[in-house]
Amino acid sequence: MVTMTQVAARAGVSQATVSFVLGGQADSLKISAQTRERVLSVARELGYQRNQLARAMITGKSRILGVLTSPDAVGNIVQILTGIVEAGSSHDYFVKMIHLSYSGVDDDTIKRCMEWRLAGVMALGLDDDSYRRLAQEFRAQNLAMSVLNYAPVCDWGVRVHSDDGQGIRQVVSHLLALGHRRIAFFGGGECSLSEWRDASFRAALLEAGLPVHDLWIRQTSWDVQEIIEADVHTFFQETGQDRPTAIVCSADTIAMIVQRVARSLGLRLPDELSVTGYSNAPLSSFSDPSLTSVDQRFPEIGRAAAQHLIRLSEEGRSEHDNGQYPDHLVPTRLVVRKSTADAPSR
Amino acid sequence: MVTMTQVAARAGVSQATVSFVLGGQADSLKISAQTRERVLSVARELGYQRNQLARAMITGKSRILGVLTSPDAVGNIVQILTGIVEAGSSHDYFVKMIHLSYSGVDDDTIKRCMEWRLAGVMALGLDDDSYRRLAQEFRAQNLAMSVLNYAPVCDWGVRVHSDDGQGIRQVVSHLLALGHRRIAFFGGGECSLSEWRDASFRAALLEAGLPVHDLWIRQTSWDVQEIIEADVHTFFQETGQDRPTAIVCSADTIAMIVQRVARSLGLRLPDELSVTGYSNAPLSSFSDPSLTSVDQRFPEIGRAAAQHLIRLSEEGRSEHDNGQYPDHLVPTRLVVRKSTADAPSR
DNA sequence: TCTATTAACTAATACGTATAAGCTAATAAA
DNA sequence: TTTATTAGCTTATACGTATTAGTTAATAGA
Repeated sequence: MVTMTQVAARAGVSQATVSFVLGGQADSLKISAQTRERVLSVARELGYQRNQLARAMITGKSRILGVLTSPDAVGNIVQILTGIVEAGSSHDYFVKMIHLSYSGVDDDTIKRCMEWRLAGVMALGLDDDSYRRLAQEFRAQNLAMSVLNYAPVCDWGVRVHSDDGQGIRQVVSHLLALGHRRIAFFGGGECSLSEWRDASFRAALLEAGLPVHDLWIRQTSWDVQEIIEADVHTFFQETGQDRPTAIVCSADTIAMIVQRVARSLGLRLPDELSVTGYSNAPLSSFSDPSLTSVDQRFPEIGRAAAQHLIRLSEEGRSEHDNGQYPDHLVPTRLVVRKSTADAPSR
Repeated sequence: MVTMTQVAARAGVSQATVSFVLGGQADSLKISAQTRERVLSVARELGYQRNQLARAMITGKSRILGVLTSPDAVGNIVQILTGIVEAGSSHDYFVKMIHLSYSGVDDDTIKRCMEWRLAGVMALGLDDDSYRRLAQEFRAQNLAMSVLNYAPVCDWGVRVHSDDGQGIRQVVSHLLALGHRRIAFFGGGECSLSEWRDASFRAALLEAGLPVHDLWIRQTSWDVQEIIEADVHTFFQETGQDRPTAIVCSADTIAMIVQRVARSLGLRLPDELSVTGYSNAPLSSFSDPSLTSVDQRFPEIGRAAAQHLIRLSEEGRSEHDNGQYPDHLVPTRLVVRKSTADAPSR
């Protein structure tokens, strides 16, 4: 590999001059246009490529962002990653993947973050204990962190997530506009994210002046088909003919199964039952009928998280800064497909 | 951050001694158990963490693997990544993400690979031109490369992909065992991957002594719903009552739509028509009925690709080595679900 | 007892870059 | 003319580690 010293020798200048021309902030010292041109042309001729490892060492800034995630977080991670990598590389940062063993964050995980002197770490799809551990370790090391998706337990860094309150409200408004007044809700199970969406759903109904039936607000599983299927069957049995005309689901997976069960019970979709998903997963458009869903704008979430880290790592922290910043809420976007239709006339 | 020099001062030894204890191959020089213990305990006490940037610079080995992929390659990339990261981190390597602009591989992409002195690069989901460009550049720079999924156009490095010949044969065997003799095929469009699966399908029929109807071997799109839907409709129209009892699809997306169209035409699934997918995408188990599919073992593909790179970067290349190695075929695994059933008795 | 060997360390150097400090020649200010 | 300033460089040093080539003291061999 060609070094600056080799370029310097060839161009008849010192290594320092080459560094000023090719290196970072070229404005720190003045180099004549003539010399600059000569250096640049020699560099091109020899195929010089900057050595980022050496740069990182000397400056003490690695320009590496870590992405810490579990093997479970399969769903939306690609879209998030796209945003992260895009934002990172446009600032000349790059992205290191740190997957986890299924056991969560352990000493080894921390080690892998520290040894490369990361500029910051993004975490997503972890369990609460892992988030707590990360927050504690990174606070001690003063390592910038951003947390994607909903993890209220994490008290260090910037939390970036989609505005699910808004998302649920968008769904409910859409259904109201279609004339629905009998709307049920299926959440994904006991976790803070479910609680938030659940509460937002209740609030949206109240805002619209509709009654809130506890029986029509259910929790099931995020993705275990058998559980969802059983819960949905139970729901339809218990409601009998006194059925909602629309069901808001907290995940596309749930919505797909609601559709499947409803069809197996002889309901015509979407005429007799409107169903909405959440997250706008790739499979949502493959459902039958294709799912109206809420796009959480994952690339934007990734981009925002990366930008926060880059800003923090470049600005540094002020002394009155406790390392905990206001949540960054990314607006959601309703995607209307064919699973929602006018409410049936009674 | 604590350095070796600080540890050395505290432990009353030289920095070199600390390096021998904490650094790489501790067997290159003998350190007494007593000194080793003291150094280790001081390191622990001070919270020393190795500086991988400095190590990489001094050794000239970055221990960084690049993953080069396009924003299109969304489908299976997470599973592949899981395998890559797992194999990488178990050898103390780490994984850098390099997403692409939609325009494919350009100078900037190459720069990002070279500037970090990558130990090797894995590429997947790119177009043929990008593969060619990469092969050419990396051959010139002698940078190890492995190519995931099917990219016969790439003549540098190791190509790792699933054994789709085997996969298709597994599907056909499964259908034959269920009594099917009238089997059709839907490929994903004009590309080398489709050609391979297509040829494998024909070969499997011939092996079984069945006739090959060209009319029953179709190409459609990998993922554009409208196109697939239209093509499938056309197919059923053209075949009329003289219909196959089973359809082998080259993708889960295609299979899902075949199911949807078949159901809309009044066919009972799987009794009147068996359908198989390919890739075992997450959505395949959500189809109705859930799809029999071929698991391509993506994590294994990622793992193998990473291991090849690590081996190449540690062993170096011999002089009689042209940088092109035999393809690494990962065995597939048939996943039987509910979309396939006994052939209907005529 | 004297030399050869070895165990257990230290000193010194290098890796490729960034950057502060120094230097020279040319220009500007007086 | 003398001095101050500046443009445009070079020299020197540092970053944190790996590694080679010593160095010392202890042990073994004769």
